[in-house]
Amino acid sequence: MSEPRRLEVLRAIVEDYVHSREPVGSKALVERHRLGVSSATIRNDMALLEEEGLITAPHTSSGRIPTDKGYRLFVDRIAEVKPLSAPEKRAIRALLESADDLDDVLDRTVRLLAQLTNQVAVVQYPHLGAASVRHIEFVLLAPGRVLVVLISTNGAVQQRVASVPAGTQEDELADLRHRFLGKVSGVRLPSVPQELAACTAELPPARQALGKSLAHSLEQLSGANREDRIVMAGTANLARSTLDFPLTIGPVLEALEEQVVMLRLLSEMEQDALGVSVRIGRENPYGGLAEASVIATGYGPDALAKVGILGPTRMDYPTTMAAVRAVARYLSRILDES
Amino acid sequence: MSEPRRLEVLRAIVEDYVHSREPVGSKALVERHRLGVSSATIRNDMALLEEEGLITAPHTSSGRIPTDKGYRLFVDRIAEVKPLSAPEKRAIRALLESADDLDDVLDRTVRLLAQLTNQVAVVQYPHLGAASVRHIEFVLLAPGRVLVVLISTNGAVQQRVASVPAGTQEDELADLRHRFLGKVSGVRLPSVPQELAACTAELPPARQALGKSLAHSLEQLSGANREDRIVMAGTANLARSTLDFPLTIGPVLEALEEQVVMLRLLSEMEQDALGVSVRIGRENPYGGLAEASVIATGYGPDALAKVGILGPTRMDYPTTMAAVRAVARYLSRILDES
DNA sequence: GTTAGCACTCAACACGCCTAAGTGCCAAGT
DNA sequence: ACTTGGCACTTAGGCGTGTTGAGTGCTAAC
Repeated sequence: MSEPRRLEVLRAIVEDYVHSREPVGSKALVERHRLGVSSATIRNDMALLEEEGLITAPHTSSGRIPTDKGYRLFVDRIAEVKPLSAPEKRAIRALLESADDLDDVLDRTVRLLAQLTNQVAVVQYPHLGAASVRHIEFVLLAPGRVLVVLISTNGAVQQRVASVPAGTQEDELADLRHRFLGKVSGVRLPSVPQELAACTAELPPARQALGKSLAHSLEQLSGANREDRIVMAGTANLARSTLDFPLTIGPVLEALEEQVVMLRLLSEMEQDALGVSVRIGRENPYGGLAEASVIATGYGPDALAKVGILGPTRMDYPTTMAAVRAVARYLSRILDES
Repeated sequence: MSEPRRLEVLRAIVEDYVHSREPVGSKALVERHRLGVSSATIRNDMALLEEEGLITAPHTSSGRIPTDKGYRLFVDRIAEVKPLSAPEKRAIRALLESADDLDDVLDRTVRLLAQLTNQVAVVQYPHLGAASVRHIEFVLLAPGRVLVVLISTNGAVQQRVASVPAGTQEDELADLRHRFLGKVSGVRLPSVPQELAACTAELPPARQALGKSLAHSLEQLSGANREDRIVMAGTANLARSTLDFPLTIGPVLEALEEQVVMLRLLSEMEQDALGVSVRIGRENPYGGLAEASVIATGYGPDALAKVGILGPTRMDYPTTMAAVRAVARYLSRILDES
């Protein structure tokens, strides 16, 4: 009952099962992998592994499949990361470098990752905490309605419509814009509210109402930032793995659509040493994802925003993890450059 | 073989089948609907309907189900639009009126429509042809990289990054912005390229390269407009109707993700007298949607942008059509107001 | 600690049978 | 000229039965 061989058996089970979707038995195992022992020995090992809760048998006399715990051990201790192929790397670079817009970059990223992994890919908008104010703009849309635009150093443009006193004139807006911009230009986004508070306090009484409304909008834009949005692609890949989800893929689709769920999930994932974080099956806080795994990692400044994929627990972890890591790396590089 | 009764039979078949998902037979029909005749007579009628290709029998001796052609006739000649319930109407109004941003409005709209119809809802960004230029802005992000922002009268903000000569300074940008804005302020978006062409021609030679690059970006923003984007919600609803899609929902998800496909589809749909346009099953140009129906209608200025839903051919057309129409109507109203 | 052998279990498949629902058609009725 | 009751016919689907094959656990020998 040597420890190393037991792990080797677990690895073989995981790999075969991921490959074939069928419970794998002792005999098939010794045939496909050259472990130097007979099927009976493997059977003993498998009994042990089952006792430890790493594998399980769907019914009395059938092969074993890995449990969540088994996958976890596999990911943590056994799997070695497979590097991407050279063509894949080239494809990543080519695709991402030809993008200009932030939206464009993220859009290409998810599509690429979805195609690379054959899973659903998600990417969170990059964290703007490190960015600062480049520009603000007030545009009078209609009496009492002003479009507030905030442009930050990383190229993100955010807008919001504010309600203001009905009689507001263009020149009032220009004046306020000048005042505000003087205060917050170059200021880090998280610090914007304080600066604005100081500024509005100094305003002449006639401008107070207008100023407060506009400042409020700016605070909203700078605070509750775009980082709370995600982009996704590859939902069609779920359909192919429909057999891996017990009843339907409904709950999974629901989770994906509820951005709040995905955002919490992503933010909870801390990356470990390898730089990629994995949530397997029921490790997952959300019930609808009990049969799903999420692989994600941070990217961009301080790696605060996340990019990753979601798929069935039965997935090729090493390859997928490599793809996620590679894409995140390129993505960070692109964002640094611009 | 009275014509009106045959249509009545078709209606009954469609309604029962939509309700039960099971082929409906002659006997069940006379029991559930009080047609004044016996099952034998119905059988004769059904034989006729089958000859006309309006219904079909899955196997030799089983009830009939409507064909695409049958649904078509049902929609065109038989169905009467069911008005929405008062609570539903109230919900629509409440939800949409509390939105401010254009993005926000569209987002709420699709979610609402998806929930109302239990199908996948899609909405196309409103056509900006009628809008005109409110403002433009150039922001120097990094040496050689300028963020070009175009704000139009309907509150849409669009941005793009342009590559410019490396040595470009802030004051050059300010100068060009002033020149451009003078020319295009208030101009309809489609006319922007001509105005800009005239303007760049007059530039001093030293500004030509920079001017052309910026003008090009502005043209892109004004021309290939946001109308070529769609927002969607309710994909999880597809999972529930998984039984209505023959093999998998894969092709449908693919179509939904390929915005190009959906955009072409929507743009090809002309609304008929009722104000709602319907594509049933194979009427649909895209193969992956052979078992799906699309219900859409225009909204906004000139009803050029589309809002609608996608679901299995076996759906409750009257109710769904009513929901689409109602939502489009409210949506138009909201956009008019802002 | 490993292995061969053996009895045992159980899903999956195939077969045959039966029933219920439904059809088409015909001859009689209005 | 329709409508109707009756009847023979078709077929999917449910149900029990038997068979097969992959796989297990255990024991005794190596």
